Amino acid sequence: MELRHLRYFVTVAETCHFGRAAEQLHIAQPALSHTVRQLEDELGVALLARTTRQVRVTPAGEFFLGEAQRVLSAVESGVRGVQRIGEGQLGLVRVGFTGTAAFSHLPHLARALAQRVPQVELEVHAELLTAEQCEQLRDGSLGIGVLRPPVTGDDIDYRVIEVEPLVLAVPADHRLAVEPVVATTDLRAEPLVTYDGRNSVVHAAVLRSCRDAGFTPHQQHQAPGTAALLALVAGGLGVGVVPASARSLPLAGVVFRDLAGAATVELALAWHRETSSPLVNTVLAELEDVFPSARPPAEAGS
Amino acid sequence: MELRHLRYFVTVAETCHFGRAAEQLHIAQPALSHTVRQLEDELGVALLARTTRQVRVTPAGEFFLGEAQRVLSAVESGVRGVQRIGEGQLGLVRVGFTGTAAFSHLPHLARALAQRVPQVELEVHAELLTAEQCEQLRDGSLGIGVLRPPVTGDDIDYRVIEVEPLVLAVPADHRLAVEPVVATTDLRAEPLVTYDGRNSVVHAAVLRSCRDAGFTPHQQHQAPGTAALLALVAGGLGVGVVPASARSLPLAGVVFRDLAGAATVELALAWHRETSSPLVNTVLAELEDVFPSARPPAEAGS
DNA sequence: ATTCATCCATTCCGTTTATCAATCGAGCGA
DNA sequence: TCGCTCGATTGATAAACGGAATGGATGAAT
Repeated sequence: MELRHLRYFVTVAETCHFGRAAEQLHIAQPALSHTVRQLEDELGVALLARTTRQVRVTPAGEFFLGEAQRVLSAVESGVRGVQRIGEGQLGLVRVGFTGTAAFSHLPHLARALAQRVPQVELEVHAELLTAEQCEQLRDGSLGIGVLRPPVTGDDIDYRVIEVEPLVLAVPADHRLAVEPVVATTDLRAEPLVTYDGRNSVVHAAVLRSCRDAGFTPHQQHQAPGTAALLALVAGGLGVGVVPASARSLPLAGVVFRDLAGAATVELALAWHRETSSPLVNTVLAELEDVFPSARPPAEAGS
Repeated sequence: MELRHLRYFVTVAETCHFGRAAEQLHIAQPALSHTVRQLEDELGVALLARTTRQVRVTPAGEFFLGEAQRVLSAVESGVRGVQRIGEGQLGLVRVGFTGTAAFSHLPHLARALAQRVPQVELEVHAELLTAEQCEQLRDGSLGIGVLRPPVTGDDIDYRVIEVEPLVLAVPADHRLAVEPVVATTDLRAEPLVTYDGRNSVVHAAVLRSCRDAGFTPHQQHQAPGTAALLALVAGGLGVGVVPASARSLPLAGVVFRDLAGAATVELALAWHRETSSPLVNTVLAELEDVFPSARPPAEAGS
């Protein structure tokens, strides 16, 4: 049995007329008669009761008509679906986020995509370091990464969407909390809450800032992420240096201050260079509008 | 696109191996490659990512695999369904019942069929006179009739399943209610509640019984059916002569008494002689056991 | 590094079969 | 009774499906 049999039978059953059905199907009537007969032979059931004058649909035919129509429309919708996937209009894309980016950028990103490509589902993976995201972009478990350059390896393409300065997070009752602007050198004597990640780009930028300011920070406490880091700051265990986007994470007892002379960190969209997924390409194309490229980073220190 | 394309693709996608899939399908590998390629060309979407060493299923292919599997199993279940209909194991059969038979015989009939052919649905049409049922058996709006012979026309076959005497229904406070047995002649002076149907076989039997007993009944009130007739009897408007099966309709204020010398009426299963419906045939075959043929009626009076 | 084995794609050819044109035969209506 | 309509039948044609042989690429093994 082939779909042809179903298509032919459905047309005949709907018109109750071999001649007109053949016309609709753009085939000759004998071919239609033959094919429908073939279907009935294979099923072993009479679907149509033919007299030489008219055609009726048997109860079995009535049932099979419904089934065949369902099958045909399932095929049709399946074809449409797979074509939409082929065009990248439908499907699931896994997006990885570094540290605070999930809080600062995910809302805008999700809302924009929901509006532009509503049939695209997002699966968010948060708190992923750059290296982890690169690896997952390579093995396909991520389609798009929101990470902090630089990336390792040349098979990952990326586009910087934001250059953000590091800012200071201090307990609300801290002496620096009332200063309008704080200089990096002011942190020389402060106990610093830092990230515990060895591969954290932000962590490296923090250390570089201190080194540029001429001191090595006291890293008394370490946190596995920005949220935890801010919690430790709120607890008065020290001050923190975090990307400006951490301001999206207001936490009682923590205030942010601009940090003069601090390094900047970049945020970028990243993807595998040979992305075979049209879905990822579509989403990336949409995100060109949503997150325009930021100016190439002003290299502060090498 | 044909089911063949779906079958081939599903097998390849499930095995991720053209060679083994071809083996499973009992075709050569080149034919399989060609057909799957043809499917992809028609869809305009790559379903499989082939290297010369291995085959992977693309996300689009993953989706289409599911759709194709659903389509194929829908076809399979459709085929099974239509074949069961062809065998008369599945479907809807419309059964007509005369007067009280719905109450007296339908419970047993429905329960027996639910057990023997559970996939057969019944649609009950009650309170149909013999002539109406014959007509509807002819035009197909009934598959089986439970009626009272004789039937009109020779294209209706029937089988008597019960021969029941007429019995007397009287108000509980009626003088005859206490008699153990009543003779038809005792009704000579009684106002009789009768059926209003001109074509009612029971009505004719009642009149014949009276005539045989030598009197013409006073038909003061008429009811459109046995239930209504008994209600009138309960109201004290007269006595009624009804088939014994009316005893299945206990009604407060009405008692039944055997009626010596009364005629009998038959109850029969009836069907159209050239029933093309295997369902009706199956049900009739099952009903052979459930309702064995009654002895041919002992002709009381001509 | 070279060879071997594996696996999918390509080519070519034969057979199946789907289709068409012409025709037939059965009913129904005039 | 004649003619019309409609589905079935017949015979021919072309498209297709499928098979055997082959090619080409890649990974594994020696």
